[in-house]
Amino acid sequence: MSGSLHYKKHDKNYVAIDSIIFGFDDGKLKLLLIKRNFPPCKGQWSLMGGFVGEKESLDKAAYRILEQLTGLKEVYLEQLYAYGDINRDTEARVISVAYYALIKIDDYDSELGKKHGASWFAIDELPPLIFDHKIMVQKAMRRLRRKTIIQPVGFELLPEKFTLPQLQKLYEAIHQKEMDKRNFRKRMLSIGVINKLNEKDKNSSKRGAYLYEFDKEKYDYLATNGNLFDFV
Amino acid sequence: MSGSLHYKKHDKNYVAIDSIIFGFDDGKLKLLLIKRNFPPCKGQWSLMGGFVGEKESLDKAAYRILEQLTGLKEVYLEQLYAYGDINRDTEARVISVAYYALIKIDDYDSELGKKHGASWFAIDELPPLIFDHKIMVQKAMRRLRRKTIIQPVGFELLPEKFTLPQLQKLYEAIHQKEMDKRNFRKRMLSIGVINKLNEKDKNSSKRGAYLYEFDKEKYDYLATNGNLFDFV
DNA sequence: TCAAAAGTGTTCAGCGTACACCCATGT
DNA sequence: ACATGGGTGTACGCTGAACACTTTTGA
Repeated sequence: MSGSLHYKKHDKNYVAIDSIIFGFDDGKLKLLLIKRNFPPCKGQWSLMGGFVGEKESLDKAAYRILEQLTGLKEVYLEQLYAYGDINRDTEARVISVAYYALIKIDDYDSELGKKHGASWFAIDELPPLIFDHKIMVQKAMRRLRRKTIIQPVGFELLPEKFTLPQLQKLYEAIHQKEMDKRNFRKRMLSIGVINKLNEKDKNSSKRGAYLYEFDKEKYDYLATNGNLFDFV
Repeated sequence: MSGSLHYKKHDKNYVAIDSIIFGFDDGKLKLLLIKRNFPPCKGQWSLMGGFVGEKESLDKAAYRILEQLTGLKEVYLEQLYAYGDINRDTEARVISVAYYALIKIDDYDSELGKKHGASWFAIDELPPLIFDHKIMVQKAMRRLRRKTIIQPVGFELLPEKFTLPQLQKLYEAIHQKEMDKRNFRKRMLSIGVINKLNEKDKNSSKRGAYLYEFDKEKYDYLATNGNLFDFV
């Protein structure tokens, strides 16, 4: 197993996972970071990470690490990129496979987070990060932007029920630009994967805004049978 | 080094590179495959691959492996995805980072290729491949398709001088559908990154087709200063 | 009554798509 | 002269972008 017959002469390397964990709260796109409590760079801010075991797939490891920090299992998680520069980790040669996760910030287990020294940071107010983590974050942002153009992943970041102004704020945060209210609504509604509910959310206005929910069935139908996103 | 002070307790893994090498010839999109001459799966068709050394970055390893097989150094090479299922390799636990390369098939060193038992296969006539290599190829195809929509990487697959009918055949091969000649030319010329030359290529018709060349300066200018591809 | 956010339509320009004929040349 | 591939222009529909006013309601 560990010593393979034919591969024996080749090197082995440490392989780690680093997770860019996105959340959306208070109208802002945020990242969950931890204060490292082990060397090297102890005490500095870092992405949540961990090593890949010999009997663990990359995806499994990514889910494990995410769950350790957030308590969440069923979240959107996607591989981003493998970082393999020789000196990217100051301690040893570590190849890191970065993943990014989209979580509903309300579901997040803040007790677990505290235990790991985790905090949420607005995406445009990040502290300095160790190693190449900033580069990972930048790539994750680009990926998320592209992704939201062609697939409605944004819903992963909102509660089950959300308002259109909320959704718009999310998109504005992701794309870092303001959008026209009318065009935004038209576009979102025309896609046909959100349903209007008969409830209003009055948290952010006196008048209240209608709540909507994501319709996974309609989405799946369109995604497979569909003229939708046919170039992905 | 190898035994890190703080990471010692963690597992190490074999890390390999597998390369999907695209070429374009005879109006067809092709892949360069090798017949494995070592176990496991000796004698079966496979992507070109190799192990990542302890003192070698992922990109370096990818370039090294590509050069071993093709003799080419300056080619378009991009990381595709990291494959980490526990049993993807039948011999041992190997994490593979897949890269895809676009090469000008004329530049390819066929002697080197022969030495490795390499052959070109049309993309729609591939033999069975070992491990998860077929999945890698499929992902590479999707990536290439998406890429050519938003960036003119197609030129990497053609000789320095090429004709518009050639370019169109390439795009048709990549997207696996026929395109309208007039629309295709209009689109390509309107982008403004190819220059018409005063030469004709008479290889494929009596009348001859004008040769064009890719204009890297114009492309770089548009890519940076540009309203071009602003969502990438 | 007023401040603050929610909600609603129309117009225009640009882009992708459909579509058919003439041109140049070697055999 | 003819067969073969190269080259050209127009019309239409869709989509994204710009743009301003009314509605509701709690304080």
